[in-house]
Amino acid sequence: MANQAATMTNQTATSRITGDIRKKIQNGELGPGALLPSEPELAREYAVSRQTARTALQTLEREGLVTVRARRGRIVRVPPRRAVRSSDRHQEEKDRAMLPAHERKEVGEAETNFGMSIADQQFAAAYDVIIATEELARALNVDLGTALLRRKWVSTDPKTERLLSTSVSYIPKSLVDSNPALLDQGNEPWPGGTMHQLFTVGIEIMRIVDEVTARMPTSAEAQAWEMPSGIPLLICRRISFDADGRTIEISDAGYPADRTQLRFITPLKPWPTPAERID
Amino acid sequence: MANQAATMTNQTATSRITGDIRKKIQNGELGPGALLPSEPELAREYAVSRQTARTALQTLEREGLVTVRARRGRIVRVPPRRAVRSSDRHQEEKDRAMLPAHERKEVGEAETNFGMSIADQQFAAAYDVIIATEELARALNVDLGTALLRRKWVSTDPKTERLLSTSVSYIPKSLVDSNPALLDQGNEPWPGGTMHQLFTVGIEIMRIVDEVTARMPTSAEAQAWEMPSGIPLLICRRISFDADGRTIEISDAGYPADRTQLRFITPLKPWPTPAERID
DNA sequence: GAGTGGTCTAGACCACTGT
DNA sequence: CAGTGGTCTAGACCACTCC
Repeated sequence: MANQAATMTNQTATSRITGDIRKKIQNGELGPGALLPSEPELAREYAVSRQTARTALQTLEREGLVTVRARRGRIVRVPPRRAVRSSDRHQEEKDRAMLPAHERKEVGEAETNFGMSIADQQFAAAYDVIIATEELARALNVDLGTALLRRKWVSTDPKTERLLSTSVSYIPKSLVDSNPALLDQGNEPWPGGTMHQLFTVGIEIMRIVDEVTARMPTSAEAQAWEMPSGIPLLICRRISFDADGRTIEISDAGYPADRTQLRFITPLKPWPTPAERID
Repeated sequence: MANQAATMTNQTATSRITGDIRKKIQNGELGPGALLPSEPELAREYAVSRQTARTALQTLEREGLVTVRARRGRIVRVPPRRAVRSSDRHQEEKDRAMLPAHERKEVGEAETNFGMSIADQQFAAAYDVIIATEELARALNVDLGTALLRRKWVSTDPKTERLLSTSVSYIPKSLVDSNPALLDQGNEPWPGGTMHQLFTVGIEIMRIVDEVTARMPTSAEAQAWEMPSGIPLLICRRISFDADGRTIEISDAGYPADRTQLRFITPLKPWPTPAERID
């Protein structure tokens, strides 16, 4: 029997199949949404076992090129639009905190959460108080075991019922203790957001640092997010500092990378004019 | 014969195996670097076929928890340190462009490329001129078919011989035509970087926008980067604007997410003092 | 009911690693 | 050399979708 390995080319059967299909996707012969050959079909076409054809198709799934619709077939992935989450919102949220209450409410309903309209989201919040772990203590620059207010948010797209974002925020409890209203998750959504909450306890955020990386979701996360395989999770930690450089809050969020684009804007100081220059 | 599917639990054999191992990794029973059971070993232990054990292990690879060392076994992944690439460098690079030539050179050798020391990198550059595709024309706000200077860089860690970053930059050729030296890749590395190159043709970058997302690498990319499976690629597009809001350059880069952390700093304007406030 | 992917089995040969 | 992962085969039953 013709067993494994190469015949005329140097590649494996699997990589020949993935290569062929990848090419067809890239040159448009298989456009977004196009139905791919089924597993048995591919197996016949390339004279390989179904398992081999399947492996090839799964490779394309892991690359994010192909989506499987269980028991219906595989299609070329239609990349969803990426929602932009811009660092502009940091300043906008801060500005909003100074508006009178009714305006805070209005604006907050139109625009919130790092650039997504609240009309397109359903929020759920849960507060509790925890003890700082080593990692959190280091990140917040507090002692191990310090009491932290932990706030978890989940936002959902009401149309698709899909998760849009989850985030967890940590604030040293001592910073917000003076206003008990801040400890009550029943007050969510707080008009004016976190910046206004902090304002009520005399804290002004002066600098925000966003730390971004990515990783693959666990199977549980992939399921919760309804992420097709082959889509990473963007991992963002936002760290908020006050004027003294004190760490006030850290917030960890995850976003499916196929639906999210992060945007960061860095204004640069002008060059000195020739007269000012020293060289 | 005991065939597929559940026996007493509701899960598949595969998910039972991945679940068990995942738990052991998370609670530290299997620490970083620990050798996992081999495929035949797992198959015996769970009384499944080797293929099933294999599938389970590959699931963990895709989650980035486990690394396979071909023909030697699988180990719990040792997460590499993430190199920080900070948006601070944007301003620093701009400042450097104004230094006298010898200082530009020195500083450029110590610090370059978004926060990595040049001592730890080997660079290769390739320039050519291309015609703007639709996507590039839109991004650069120029007409379709405009001539663009394309510059590709590859940086390599000389110790490990592994890729550190690849990037491609596009500049409308008309903007840099007045200095032919800028069209010659032989002048790389240019002391003072792109900011200084642009300075020689009278262009000052005033704002940089970084757009970040992530995707899985293609198999070719994974091979080139020597990325273990289960590691996404951070995709960054940097867009540089001058004082008139004109798009000067776009630069696309990819970084392996397990070795990279992006950091963006957003200073916030202070709240108006009570006297300045209008409410 | 035909077709699809989801899961699984029980073999096989190979190239390579370690001792 | 025995052991490992890499690849592949030729079956199988299942749950589900689509017509």
